[in-house]
Amino acid sequence: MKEINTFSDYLSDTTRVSTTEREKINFEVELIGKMIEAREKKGLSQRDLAKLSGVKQPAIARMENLKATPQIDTLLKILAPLGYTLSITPIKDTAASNGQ
Amino acid sequence: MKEINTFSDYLSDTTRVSTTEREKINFEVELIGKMIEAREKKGLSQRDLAKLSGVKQPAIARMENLKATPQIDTLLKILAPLGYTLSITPIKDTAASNGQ
DNA sequence: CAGAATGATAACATATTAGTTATCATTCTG
DNA sequence: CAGAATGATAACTAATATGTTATCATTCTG
Repeated sequence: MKEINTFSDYLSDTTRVSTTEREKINFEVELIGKMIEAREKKGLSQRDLAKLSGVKQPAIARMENLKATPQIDTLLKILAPLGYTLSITPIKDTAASNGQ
Repeated sequence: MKEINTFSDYLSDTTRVSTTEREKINFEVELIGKMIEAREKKGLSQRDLAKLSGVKQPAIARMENLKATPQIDTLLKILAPLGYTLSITPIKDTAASNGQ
């Protein structure tokens, strides 16, 4: 049985994870990636973003390190000063996902 | 001073609400609208969707009535069987929003 | 009408996020 | 080097979402 320590391990462990779960993970990875990228592109520190968004620095750090799954209002508060928001979109029906 | 009882009142009260806050509200209204519409279009009851998503019926009801702001994982669990997911998108820079 | 299905909600327990405060190691910067 | 800035994290509290179970009024449906 493989040990799961890193987030990379977690992603690799496809046996246990449902497509819904994997979709959630993909979304979070994509989201956090964009979030960090946008923050750094703007030259903002976590503390800067904390002031702009009203979300505290430790909470931002937790999110960036995938230690917490945010609530959507918290997410939107952080995304807004970075120039992003969320949208609801249809799931792309790829060959891989039409099974379950 | 206007009383604020309904969600409609809340939306009308533009004086007190920041653009970030309003964006959050708009998103939630749009989201919940799509969620309800998609559920009904599929002929699913809240209990059906509960079984499909793994989120309990009372939690779905709370969300549909805007009594709770969901966490993103809960949201994705519910959206998935409805054929939707979330995307991160740039904020449209409208004339109304470029002030603050 | 009788019973099933449905949405809403109450009440409480549990889980998780976010706030708060502080600190630490490391990296910038003068 | 000395100090500031930064990201990470610990420890705890407060706030909130979700689970759980049950019930109720209302609407379907036979």
